[in-house]
Amino acid sequence: MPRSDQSQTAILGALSIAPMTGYALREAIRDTLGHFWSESFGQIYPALAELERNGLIERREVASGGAGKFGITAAGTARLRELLAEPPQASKPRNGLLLRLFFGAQLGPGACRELVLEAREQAEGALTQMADARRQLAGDSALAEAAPYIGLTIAAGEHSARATIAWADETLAELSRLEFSAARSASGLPLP
Amino acid sequence: MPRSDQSQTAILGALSIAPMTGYALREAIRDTLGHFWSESFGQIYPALAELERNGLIERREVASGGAGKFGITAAGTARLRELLAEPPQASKPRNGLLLRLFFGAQLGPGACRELVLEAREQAEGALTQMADARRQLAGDSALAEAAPYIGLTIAAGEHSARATIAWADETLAELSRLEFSAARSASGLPLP
DNA sequence: CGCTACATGTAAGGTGTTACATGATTCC
DNA sequence: GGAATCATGTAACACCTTACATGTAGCG
Repeated sequence: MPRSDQSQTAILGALSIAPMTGYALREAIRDTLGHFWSESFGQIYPALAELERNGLIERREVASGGAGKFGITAAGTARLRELLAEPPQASKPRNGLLLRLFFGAQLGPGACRELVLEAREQAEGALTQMADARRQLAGDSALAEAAPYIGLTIAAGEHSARATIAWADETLAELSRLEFSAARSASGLPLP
Repeated sequence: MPRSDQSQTAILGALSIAPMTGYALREAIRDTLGHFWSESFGQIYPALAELERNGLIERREVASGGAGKFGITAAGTARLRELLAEPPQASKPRNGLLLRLFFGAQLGPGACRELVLEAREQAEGALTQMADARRQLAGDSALAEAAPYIGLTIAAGEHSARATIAWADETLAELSRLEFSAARSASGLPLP
């Protein structure tokens, strides 16, 4: 129920795929879960400490002297299943772009146009990142069991990005019309 | 730059459309901006107090004895334009559904299926809400100037909801295949 | 007269981010 | 030897949510 449980879910989940150092975990969450999840650095270590205290993960020292990795325990796997079974809690939306567009009359069509263009570019970037992720997924045999599920999350990202692009194109056209009619009324021509 | 500026943007923006009590503001933010924005109750009054202290809004008492409404001042309108011109800051994503699907191998296809079905239903609900919003927008003459821009945000919600539905349908099909092949391998039949 | 909705606020507690501090290892 | 990266943490602060406290207005 509490929010911090969600952090634990993400961490236990990541460690259920492979043991990792805290540092690697941070990178994995940023790079692999990044499209739909984020944990700030300052949360990971405290969360790891608590998970270890509760016996859900354990440090596995390495003979070669390098830093030890955290691995999930049997209790940790059980807890992960419990956590995953809880209903997902939607995070409160805060979309700065749409907020600005909503009050776009204050901002003018030109500035809105730029905002939308930037969002479109970001979505294009997301699309190529998704393609990369798919390629990586196909080539990583450690992920064989998880791959079909990971593919579903990549598909979600692709659908979302394509929807953003389609919306942006419509919106740019509409903004052009608004800009045009604003210019026309400013120059004193009659409205149709 | 700070996050709280975004709250002020939302509040000033709402008051730029019509003067309101704090209570009405909360409802407006929940009902009208709800698809892409949220402010918690406990933020609104402190933010209003600060905006009033800075002369960006003012209380307008009503002769009829009812509660006074907050109205935006000229300085407030100027500040709103400033705030809107700042680059939007993307909120960190935290999608509980995709987190669960990512680790879906731990959860099994059946449970995933239910999660996706629920997400699909929510998206359908969003779609009908958007239709309502469009109808309301067309009928409210106070919004005439803002209407084209508000329409853009509604379109964003529609695109997003349709993308979710399309993804969900694909995903449900894929999950059925996973379920089927899991059952087949459990019953000892050979894989193709 | 009591219920519901309107209206304004505060305080406690939880969450999340940032910047800082520290040190080991690796590579040039 | 010095720089970059890996690695682990902490502490201060900003932020948000929730629950509570309080009172008014209107209505059945």
